[in-house]
Amino acid sequence: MPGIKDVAERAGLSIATVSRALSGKGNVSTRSRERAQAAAAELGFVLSYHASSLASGRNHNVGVVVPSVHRWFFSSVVEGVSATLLDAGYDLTLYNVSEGQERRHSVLNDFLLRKRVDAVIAVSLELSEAEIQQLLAIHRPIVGIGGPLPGASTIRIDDSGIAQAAARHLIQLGHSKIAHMTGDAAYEKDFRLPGTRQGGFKKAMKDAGLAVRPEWQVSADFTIQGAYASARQLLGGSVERPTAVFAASDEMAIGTILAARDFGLRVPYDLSVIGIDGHELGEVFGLTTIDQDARGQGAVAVRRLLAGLDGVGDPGAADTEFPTRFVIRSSTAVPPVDAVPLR
Amino acid sequence: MPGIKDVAERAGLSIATVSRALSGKGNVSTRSRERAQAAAAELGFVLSYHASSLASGRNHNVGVVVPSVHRWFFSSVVEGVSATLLDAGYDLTLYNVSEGQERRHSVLNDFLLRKRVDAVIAVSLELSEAEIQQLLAIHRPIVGIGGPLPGASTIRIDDSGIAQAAARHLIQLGHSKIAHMTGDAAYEKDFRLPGTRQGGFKKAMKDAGLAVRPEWQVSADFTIQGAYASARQLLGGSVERPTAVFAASDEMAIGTILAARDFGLRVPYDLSVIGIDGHELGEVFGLTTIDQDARGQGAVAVRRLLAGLDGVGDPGAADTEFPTRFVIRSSTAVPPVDAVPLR
DNA sequence: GTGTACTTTGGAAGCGCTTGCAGTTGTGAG
DNA sequence: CTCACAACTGCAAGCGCTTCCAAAGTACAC
Repeated sequence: MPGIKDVAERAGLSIATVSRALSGKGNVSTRSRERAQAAAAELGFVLSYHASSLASGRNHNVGVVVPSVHRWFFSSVVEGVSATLLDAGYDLTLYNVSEGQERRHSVLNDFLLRKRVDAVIAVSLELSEAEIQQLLAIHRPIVGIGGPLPGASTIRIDDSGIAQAAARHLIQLGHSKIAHMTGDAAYEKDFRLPGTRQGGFKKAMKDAGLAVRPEWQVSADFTIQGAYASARQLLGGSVERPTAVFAASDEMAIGTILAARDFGLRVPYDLSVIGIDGHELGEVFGLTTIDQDARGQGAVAVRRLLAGLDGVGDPGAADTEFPTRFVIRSSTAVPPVDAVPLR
Repeated sequence: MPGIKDVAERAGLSIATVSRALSGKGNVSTRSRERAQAAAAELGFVLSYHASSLASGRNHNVGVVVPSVHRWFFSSVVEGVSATLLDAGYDLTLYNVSEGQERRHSVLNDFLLRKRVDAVIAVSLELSEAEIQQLLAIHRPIVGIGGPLPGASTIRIDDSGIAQAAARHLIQLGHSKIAHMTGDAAYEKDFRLPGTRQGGFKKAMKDAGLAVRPEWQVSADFTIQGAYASARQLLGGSVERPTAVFAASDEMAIGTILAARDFGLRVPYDLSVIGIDGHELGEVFGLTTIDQDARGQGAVAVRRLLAGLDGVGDPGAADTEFPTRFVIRSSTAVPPVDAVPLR
């Protein structure tokens, strides 16, 4: 396995010059640079990542912690993060911490802290202030997406605001019997958003003078299949049926639409459904939604991080609100004229 | 930032002993170990990853190259890989190379080769023999999942066999007008599976003496929405309608079911649909499928790799066939008695 | 020719660990 | 009590680069 020394010998240069030539830093004459590169190519030599990192103190590697790459939002964010990072010449170390708290804990300690990443992006993960301070103490900038990170920089959407907007959309169409499908308690643990969106929903309802009926507050695990099951309860159960459902995510909205179809309900004539996300499948279902461009959020998070790593970077606790886009399709309409329960 | 030296001083031990105590290798008295650990904890010290790697020559890091973590199969594999790797104390460096060839190329050269990973797992990526040899030349074991990697170790399912099984299932139910939805040409580039599955389908049809009608061979991009569009053409177009559709993936099967519903076709009474994958959503749609346990494949790939890194490991080109499971649900049934076209 | 200001180079000192080797201590057998 | 042997421990030599520093070369104006 060739080392930089071999390249230097072959190129008739010193190790120092070869290093500068290959890394592109410092002044090297064109002639030397070419020689060094040629020699490196001939030997099939590439700089050792670890040696470079150790000597320079830079890693070019950022850690990304997500609850599960299998979920729409997280994998979208990871794609955005990955593309931006790759472009910048950074590696992405993925920590998929689905297994719960103790795993998450060990990840933080054994991995992130080992100076192996320059920064960390935490997606929808609620780190304690102590954990954040620990990271910041060793100069590891950290930016959070979609989760509250006290003391750290975060990028997030206006969950309460868009929930209100979604609810208002239904209200303005004339709906008053509006159900809300929120996230599960299991999810809430690390992920406060369900509550925030629910809060926005309630506020909009209250502002419009509408009642929030407890039997129309259902929850699911943010998946299509989970929402489908919940929606079957809601729409097929013995309670009066709402004329509209606001689901806290597109996947849950889709689950709701599928359940509605099962009961012969036509969306939007018998039931309006609105979601939040901008899921690719939204189009197939004609889903009205609020697009939050998860990929874009990932990209922005990276740029923020990189700016902090290269330049002077902001002190840390900047909180950026990412813009969203209301997408009106065909799953929402005015309520049926005789909004009476089927049975 | 404390170094091992500080820990050594504080613990009243030598650097060497602290290193051994903290890494768990070599003989250290219980007393020394405890002291070292205590001192490290007090100082908030953790070993530097890069320094350890450089000095020991081991990375404890494997690179995972996938076309897109946003897709069901890949994110499933990544989850399996991630969990297994984390358990073994390895980091996972993710290369999401969705952007195409040139990106993939630079990833291989600039990242993977820089000695920063101990091994590579390539998911559904077709590396050239030269690329593989390059990797193997620097002692980077490589295992492929779902893609042909000449000269490397691979784990895969019997695509042709399960396609035949799926088709036979329909045939045995009495279907003869069977359509096949295969993967797109765009996908085929790095991912030979569509062709293999299509081959299996054709073989089963031929074996049963049934005609493979070109107008019933459609393709999509492996997504629900893509398949939905294709299926609308197939089912709503002017050609005679098949009584069953075998889709090369569950997502495409689901897209087909959605399209069928649009046309008022009842699955399975008017149309049988079968997929391949074991997608979570399969249950909601009652989809008959062949479960390939993608997570499991990821886990097996890691174990294979780790065995090769720790122990002596097999020479390389072992090809493991991963078992699949036929899951019969409610999307397949006998064909309608009067299988005449609707129009 | 001389001086000034760069640009280019190489020497060598680390970066923060791991580990071979040799020395020290402890233990049970003879 | 002595000796062989094992269990520890510390020293110091790297691992393969980056980069500070000083030396050397270049260019141009005076």
